[in-house]
Amino acid sequence: MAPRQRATILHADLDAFYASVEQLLDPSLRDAPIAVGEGVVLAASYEAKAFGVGAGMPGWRARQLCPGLRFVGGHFRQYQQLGDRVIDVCRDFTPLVERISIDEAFLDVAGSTQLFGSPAEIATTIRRRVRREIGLPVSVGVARTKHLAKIASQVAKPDGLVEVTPDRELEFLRPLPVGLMWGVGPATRDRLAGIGIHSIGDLAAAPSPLLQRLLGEAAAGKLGSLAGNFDPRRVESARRAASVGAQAALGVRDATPQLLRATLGYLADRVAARLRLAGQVGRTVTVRVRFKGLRSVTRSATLPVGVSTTLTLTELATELAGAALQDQGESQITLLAVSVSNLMDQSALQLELPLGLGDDRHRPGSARGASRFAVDRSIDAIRARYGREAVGYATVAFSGERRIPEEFRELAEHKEPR
DNA sequence: TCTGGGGTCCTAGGACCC
DNA sequence: TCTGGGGTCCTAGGACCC
Repeated sequence: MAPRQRATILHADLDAFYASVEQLLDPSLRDAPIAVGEGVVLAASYEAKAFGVGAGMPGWRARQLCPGLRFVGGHFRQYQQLGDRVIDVCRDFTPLVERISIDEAFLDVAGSTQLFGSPAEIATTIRRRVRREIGLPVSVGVARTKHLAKIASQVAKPDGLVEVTPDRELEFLRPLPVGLMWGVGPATRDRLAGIGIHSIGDLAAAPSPLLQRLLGEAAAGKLGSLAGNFDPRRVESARRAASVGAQAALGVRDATPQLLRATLGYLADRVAARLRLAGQVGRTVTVRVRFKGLRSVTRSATLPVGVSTTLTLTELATELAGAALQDQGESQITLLAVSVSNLMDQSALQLELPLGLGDDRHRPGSARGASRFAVDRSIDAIRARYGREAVGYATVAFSGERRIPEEFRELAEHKEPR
């Protein structure tokens, strides 16, 4: 495939998004070190980042690093709305907008330059409009591929624009730390550092058999291609999810049958409702159990037909959790997760299955499966009118204290505007 | 006083089929 | 007289991303 010759891919990335929104909503927070979140930092302002505070950090650690840090509440609805508005601005310049999270998107402006000027000019206009019309800082990278544009936007932060023209690609990349590359996280970075590879230039110079041994075939291939010939992944405006899941951190709790049933019921309810909303079912159910020390185990099962009813998913998840807990020698757990994959469109004839694992009851179209599905549809309809708290299975009421508001879960569920 | 919730992709081994 | 190779699906774990 011939490489793209022009740098027409933009990566637009809102700076410290949640924190910037909070500073926009409350001017007294501007220029102040703030963190969004409570037990854990969801986002930190640049003023807080200067102290080393970062997303994912435990709250107590953040306070340690930055004594003046202010924790502020999450205006989750506003995050969604403002994020949507920024994407709308992007869509004014091209229909080829691939939103990859609430606060960032790729654009392909190859077909827009007649109308709106060069890619860099388009990037400048987008940045200006987002600042003026919405009030938020956004950084933009411009390059020939998505991967490069993304690196460029990271280099552009905060509140900047970086264009990498095709003739300057290698020169641009060489001095940058390997950690800026997609797919290089802490583990890979440490492994590379262990053999003296720190910059992308170091990586490009390393013999590929060495990288393959160290990182595996796929990772080595991907990283190698970045430094040499580029993989021009298309900007895709819509992609379907491959799995749907939910999790709940519990603190340290005894894994009692009551806790398992209540928590898994709550999680299964969230997951199954989203599947039904999307008109999908999934054949593979996975449960994850986490213990103290962040160690976790998973158990999964693949069924002959897909699931999307709350009760069936709850039963399966409970069985799988039991299997995961067996032989672990742990009575205390810190997190439960339920996920459904192997998704497919629901066809009316493929109603599931009241079942247990390993028994022979998973026949499509069974009467119990159909009635469960009907019950769920009624619940869905009531919730659509009166809100999700209006009705639910009695055992599904989540017993744990909810440390994370519903709104945050909903925010994380979808990236498309609603 | 060990950390949230939503995802994707890769690897390795085993079962099974031809 | 137990032997080759390739493909697909499944499971469990891990790394990574926002």
